[in-house]
Amino acid sequence: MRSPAELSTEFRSLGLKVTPQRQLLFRLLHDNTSHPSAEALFDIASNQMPGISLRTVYQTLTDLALMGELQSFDFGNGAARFDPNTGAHHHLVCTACGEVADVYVDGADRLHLAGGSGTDGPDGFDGFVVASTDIVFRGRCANCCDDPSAAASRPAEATPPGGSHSPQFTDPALPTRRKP
Amino acid sequence: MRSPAELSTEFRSLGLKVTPQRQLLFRLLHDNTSHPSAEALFDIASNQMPGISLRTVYQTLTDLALMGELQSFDFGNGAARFDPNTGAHHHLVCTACGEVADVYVDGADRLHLAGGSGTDGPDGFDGFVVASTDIVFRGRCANCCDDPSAAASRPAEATPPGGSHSPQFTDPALPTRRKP
DNA sequence: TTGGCGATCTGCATGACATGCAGATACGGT
DNA sequence: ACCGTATCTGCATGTCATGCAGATCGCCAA
Repeated sequence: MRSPAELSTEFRSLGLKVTPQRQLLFRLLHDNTSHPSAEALFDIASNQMPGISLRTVYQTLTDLALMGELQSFDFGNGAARFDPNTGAHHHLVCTACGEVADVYVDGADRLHLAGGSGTDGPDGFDGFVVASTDIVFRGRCANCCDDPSAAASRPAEATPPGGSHSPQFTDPALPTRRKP
Repeated sequence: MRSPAELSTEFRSLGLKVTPQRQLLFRLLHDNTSHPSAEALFDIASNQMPGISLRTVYQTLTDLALMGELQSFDFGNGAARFDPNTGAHHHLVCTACGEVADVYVDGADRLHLAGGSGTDGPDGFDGFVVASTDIVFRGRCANCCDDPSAAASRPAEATPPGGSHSPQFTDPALPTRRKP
C-alpha cells in the first residue's frame, strides 16, 4: 500500500476524513510484513492510542481493502489476515506458530489446469474464468523446525480448517477424544 | 475417502463405534464433489435422519479429517468446506455463487519459490520447509458468467476475507458507507 | 441371547471473529 | 470560528465452531 501521506491525500480526495485513528493505522500498516489480524493490529494500536475501538480498526481495514490498498486473506487460522503488499505474491504459512510470510513464485501465471469434467472454456476451465490465483505453502518456518517443542505449544497446530494435501504434522492415527 | 463399508471396518478396528449417524454421513460424503460445509451436510442429513445433531456432524467430520479420509478447507466464505477427495488436487472457487470445484494442476510440485529476505534453506525457502501446497483459483463459474445478475444476488461477493491478487469483481472505487 | 463398559449423541452453554446500529464527536471546507 | 456530515466508540447481534454433561446405544464377552 501507499505511504501514510499518500493515503491521507487519497482519503481526502475521496471525501473521506483523515482522523488520528486512521493515520495511526496507516503508519502501523505501512511496510508491515507481519500479516496482522484485525485484533493483533488493535492491540498494537491500543498501546499508542488507548481507547481506540476495535470497530474502528475493522472499519479502516475494510475501507483500505475496498480501495485496493490492502489485501485480506483467510488462512484458516481463525482470523483474517491483512497484507499491505499489493503486488502479485503468494504465502508461506507455518502450521506450528501461524507465522505468514510473503513469497514470490515463478510460473504461477503459467499453471496449467488439467483433468476434470468438461471442456475447457475460452480463458479457463470448463467455462470457469479465472480472475486470480492464490498459492499457499504450508509447512514449518525456520524457528519451528529448530524448536521441537513447537509442535504442541504454539497456537495453530492440530487440524484447523485450512487443509492441505498431505497430513500436516499431526499423527494421522486414530481420533483421540477419550474423556476418562 | 474410502467407501462406507471400508470406513465402517476401519472405525471398528480403531475401537470406534459404527453408529447409524456415522453411517449416514459416510454415505453422504462418499463420492461427494460438492465440498459441503458442516451445516450444509447437516441439512441433508437431517432430512434422512430427523433429530441428528449438528454437533455430531462436526464431530464425525473432525474424526474423518484426523484419519485422513477427508480434507477441510477454508476459502474465506464463512464456513469450512469438506472434501472427500484426498488426492493431490486444487480448487476453483466462484466468487459469485461460492461454488467450489476440484481441479488438477500440472507443475504444482515444480513451483519455484523466488525472492524474499534470506538464504534458501535445504528443502524450502529461508529455512521454511514446505509440507503442502494449496492453490485456489478464484473467478466465475460458467453459470455465473452467463448470468449477469449473479453479481449482486448470490451469497459470497463483496470482499469476504479470502483475498486475491486482483480486485475481485467489486468496483475498487471508493468505500461506500453512507447512511443518509 | 443377555450384560455391561464405555464410546457416542444430543442439547445447551461458551467462545472467537465479524458486522449492524445509534448517539456523541471531530474533521475540514467555508 | 461555524456547521454539516463522516467517524468513532460501545454495545448488541449474528455466524461458525467447540466444550460439557447426562442419557443412550454399539459391541465385546459370557
